Amino acid sequence: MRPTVHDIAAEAGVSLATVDRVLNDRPGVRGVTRARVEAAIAALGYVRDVAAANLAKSRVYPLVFILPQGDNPFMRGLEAQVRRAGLHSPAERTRLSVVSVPAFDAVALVRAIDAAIAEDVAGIAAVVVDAPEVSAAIARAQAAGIPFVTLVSDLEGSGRDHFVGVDNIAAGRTAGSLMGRFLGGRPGPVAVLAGSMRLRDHRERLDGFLAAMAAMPTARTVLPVLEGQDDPGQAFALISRCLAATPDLAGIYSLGAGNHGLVKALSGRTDAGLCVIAHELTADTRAALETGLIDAVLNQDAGHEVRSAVRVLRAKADGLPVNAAQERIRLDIFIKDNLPPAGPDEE
Amino acid sequence: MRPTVHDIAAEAGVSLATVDRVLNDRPGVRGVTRARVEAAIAALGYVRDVAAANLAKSRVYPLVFILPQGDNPFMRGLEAQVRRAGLHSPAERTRLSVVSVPAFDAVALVRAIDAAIAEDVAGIAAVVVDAPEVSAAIARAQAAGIPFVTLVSDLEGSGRDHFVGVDNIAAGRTAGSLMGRFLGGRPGPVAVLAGSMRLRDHRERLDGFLAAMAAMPTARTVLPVLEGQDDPGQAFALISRCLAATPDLAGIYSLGAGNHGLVKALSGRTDAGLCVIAHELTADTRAALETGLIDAVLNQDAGHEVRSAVRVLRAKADGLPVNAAQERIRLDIFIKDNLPPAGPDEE
DNA sequence: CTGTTAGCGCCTTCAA
DNA sequence: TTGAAGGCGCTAACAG
Repeated sequence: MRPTVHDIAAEAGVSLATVDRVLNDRPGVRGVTRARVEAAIAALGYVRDVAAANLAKSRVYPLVFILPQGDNPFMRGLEAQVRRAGLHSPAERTRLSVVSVPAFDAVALVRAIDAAIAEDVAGIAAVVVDAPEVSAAIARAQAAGIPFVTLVSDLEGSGRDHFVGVDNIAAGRTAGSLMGRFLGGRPGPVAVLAGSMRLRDHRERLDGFLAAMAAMPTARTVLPVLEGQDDPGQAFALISRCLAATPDLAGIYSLGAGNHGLVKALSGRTDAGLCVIAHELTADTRAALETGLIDAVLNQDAGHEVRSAVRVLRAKADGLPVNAAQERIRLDIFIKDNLPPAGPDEE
Repeated sequence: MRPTVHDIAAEAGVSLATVDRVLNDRPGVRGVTRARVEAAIAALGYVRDVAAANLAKSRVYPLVFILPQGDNPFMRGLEAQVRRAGLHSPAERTRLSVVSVPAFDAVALVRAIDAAIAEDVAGIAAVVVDAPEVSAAIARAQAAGIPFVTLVSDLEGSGRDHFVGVDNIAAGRTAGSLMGRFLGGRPGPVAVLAGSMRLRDHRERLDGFLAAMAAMPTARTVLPVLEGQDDPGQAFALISRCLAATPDLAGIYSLGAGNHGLVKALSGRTDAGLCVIAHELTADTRAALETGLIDAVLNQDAGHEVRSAVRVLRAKADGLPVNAAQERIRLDIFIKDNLPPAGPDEE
């Protein structure tokens, strides 16, 4: 049987309350006593039963997810995953809530962060845009003792506690590498469709992609980046125009959330030679993968990200360490053949 | 606050014990009473606090993993993951143990299963070979009320409760599809290195691969399967001979655990045109991916598999349903660029 | 058939 | 600075 607080109390010759004070290092214990208890803990190899501890404190952790609103399917999937995790959350004594803010809007984002701080939540997870006032808001959360994790797109200098998302530079490299191999010797330039260069993740993917393309045995032109603001209409227009203007186009890398417009622009075509790689598995990209319109999809699993964010925030709130290796989010590569069955929250 | 057993007892006008009996549907409750309690449960929207329940019963679940012994790196990685999971297992009130049996040995496997049944463990997870006596042993476990899950390679007709592993037909298809695209128009036949056609997973991968190759726009010869018994020496010999005999070889699909020999046979070569796809991310395949000797690795995450097996066995032991969607093991595709940092248990 | 009572391992008042 | 006692939500003896 595993040792319990009783065993430690007996071993150290103190009461349960004292053991508890030492375990949660709370004040009010003499140095000597503390040392004695710590010795007992070490001697018996005690490890606290977290479930019992949670039961006893019956504390709940209100966590806030701040996500961009709009019709970005990946973000809607992320929100669905938060809601889904919220159903199971009472078991882990967390209460999840979602706050939606206009996309690309630093001011609104800052307002949402400050509101969460004012509510004194136990942790904040947010998809942030890269702006100095956002970093300042994150610093305020830190100052208030509220753990903060960035989701999907990072903001390194901000002092956030943790980043939950993929390595976007590696994602871009992966896309470039796959595109290069799929194209082989086929000539022609490739186009890149992004949302906005103001998003750190989009910039990073582009950097990785360009690096990988440059490292390919055959040199290939990459056309100037098309920025569609992750808007279906704009993406459709940009891609349509590009296709018309570039008859020998060999490939398209869609690194943002403009896939609805992309697929629409592509769907009229019959040219099987065009290599298309996109990000995020959504209803659009899944269907396009199945019909062969898209060749590969790079994905970050929204469900994993949400669960990881919750675990990290809880750990930070309790002052526990996080296992970085376990919390690393992998970059999935999907082709037609390894597509998982559609989940309920995929849009 | 969430309703508790007390609330239900009050609402239904019965005692805690009766509520407990209904909840765990144990006998000794009159139909009417039961109905009244059930009504209260429904009315209050009660959901049981599993952590508290486990705490109260202080039951532990001894689970046995039966794995093939030998130097198969994937199996050793799997074993390491079981041991690692065993460290955290007291928290989930499980106790994990590993039993090693000679690979490809149905008799030894059956003996191990029967031993576990005799010990009255709470669940068995095993990497099984495809043989009628194995199915019979699984049936005995079932008869003894012991949940049984197959790991990595399935045995569908056996009545096992669950399969933890990837869809191996889809894995083969994925390999074929990638190989076809990577090769493009490059001519030449491809070779297949397997462990043994007696392993269901190897047969399934081969089937999928052949189907995908057949569906490619350009027809390509697939040489007769090389069976290396997952032995480094045999694999080395088979691949060396094949390379020598087939100067125009375009690709190799290694669908078993012969990668050490494969890499060794490949390492002398300088022909960059050969496309190599292998299974399972190990020290060998990781290094070969990094140096470019291997182009892609298909992987099933051993850590996920172990954790899934534990969850499923626990659920079955408690008579709870399993969420099939959550327990689905994904097929990972790794290329040089999306390789995750090496974990401690990878061999 | 049903209820009472005493824990599971831990935390938290409240006294001393 | 320390300890005693009660309770978190659930289960399991043992009575009735």
